[in-house]
Amino acid sequence: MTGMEQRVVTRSERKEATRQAILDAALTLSAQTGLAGLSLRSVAKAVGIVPTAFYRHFDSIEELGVALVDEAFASLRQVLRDIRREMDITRVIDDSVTILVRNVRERRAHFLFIARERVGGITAVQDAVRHELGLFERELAMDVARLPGVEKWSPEDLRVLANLIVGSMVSTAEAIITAPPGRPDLEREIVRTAERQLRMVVVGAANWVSDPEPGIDPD
Amino acid sequence: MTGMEQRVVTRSERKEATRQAILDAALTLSAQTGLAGLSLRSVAKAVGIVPTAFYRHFDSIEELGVALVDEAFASLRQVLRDIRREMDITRVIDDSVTILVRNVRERRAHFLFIARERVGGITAVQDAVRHELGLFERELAMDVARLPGVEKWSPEDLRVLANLIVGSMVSTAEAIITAPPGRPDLEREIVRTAERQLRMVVVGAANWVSDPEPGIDPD
DNA sequence: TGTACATCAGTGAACGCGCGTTCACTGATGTAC
DNA sequence: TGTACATCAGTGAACGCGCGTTCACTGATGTAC
Repeated sequence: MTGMEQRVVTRSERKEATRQAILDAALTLSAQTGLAGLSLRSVAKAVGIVPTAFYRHFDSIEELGVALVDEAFASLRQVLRDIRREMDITRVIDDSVTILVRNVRERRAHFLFIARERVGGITAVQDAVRHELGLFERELAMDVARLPGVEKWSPEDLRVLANLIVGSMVSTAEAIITAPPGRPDLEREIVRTAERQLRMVVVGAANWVSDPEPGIDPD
Repeated sequence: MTGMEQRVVTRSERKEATRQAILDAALTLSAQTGLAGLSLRSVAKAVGIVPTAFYRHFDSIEELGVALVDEAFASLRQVLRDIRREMDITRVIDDSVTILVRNVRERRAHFLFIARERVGGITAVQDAVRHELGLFERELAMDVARLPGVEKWSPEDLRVLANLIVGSMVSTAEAIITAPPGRPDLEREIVRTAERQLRMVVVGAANWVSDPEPGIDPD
């Protein structure tokens, strides 16, 4: 043990590193063109390999896209983990929005990728995004079920609420991604809007179930 | 007047017809690939003109895309007009959702185009969609302002509410567009969810302003 | 530990294809007189 | 109404380019003995 031993880099480690470099380059390049506009050759060029070497790692851009979906949703799940950890019931909404915004900033490329490919071109990738968003929604529903006034809701109502919250999160994330950089005022406005919306949704939903507004038919 | 006169078709009428044929073909073809994946040559082929004739009508696919945004938003505005006409205050929500769903079915291609290009590739087109959605949101805010319990809201709250409703409409439209055809059960489920969500939003928002849920800090 | 062979990530040439764009053109429609 | 000229939507050949994919290859790394 001299602290100077040669680190042995195995062939499979090199391969994995190249694979990751391909994923990184694809994520960066697709921010400009979308995944559908991404060419195998441009990815290879960005990575510094010859185009044909791409096939050692993925069969097609489509398969690469599905792998990117997995990677991007790891980022999205981080949001839920962060929210759970800091959970303080009197500040759920503000804290949740803050955490969402921070994650979007830090992993902007992943969020942009999900937002785009959710409705974008390649079917297999779109399906993968929808599938993951569905899982994410169910996970969120379980968390929301613990909020006060929501514990006894029907699974159906919980699902609807979670769907609404995810939708609101998606559009908040889209707003942040879209906002021109270096405009903290715009971003603060987006945060304010998101907080109000979540409050309308959560508080409002609770009131609707237990005490519907007269004049608007609840059924 | 014999009823048999030759209809004189002017040169400019023919040109306009070709232009419309290009728009139609582009809308249809972009349903598969997105606007970014649309080639000038494939559009020309579908219309039955030579590729270079395209330039008599548009400078680029991008310019064609912006024209399609205009056309698509005419469809979206039809939703608001329909809702206004049938406005019955005890059924606003159910009626609105029904009208939205009917319009999405009838003008599926336009709604798909908006949903895609809103987050999709070409910047100029994306900007055009956002701009139109902003106008649409303000229009909706004015309508919503007439609902009972909402008349005296601040403009700020109205904006936030309209934003939330538009977001919910967009995701409902996306859900319908995405749902496999020939599954009325799935579509009914989407409609139910949309109705519940709108109810949570509208009723809940009203309660939040006037009578916030204790335990969840309103400010 | 040394040798002989297998594996396999990356190479480089070559292919046919669809792309956007240029250019000079054609001939029907429109207009001035 | 007839004639002479202008306009202009659509034509067709040609271009250079980047694309995905094939194929036989190289040489460093891994493995069996």
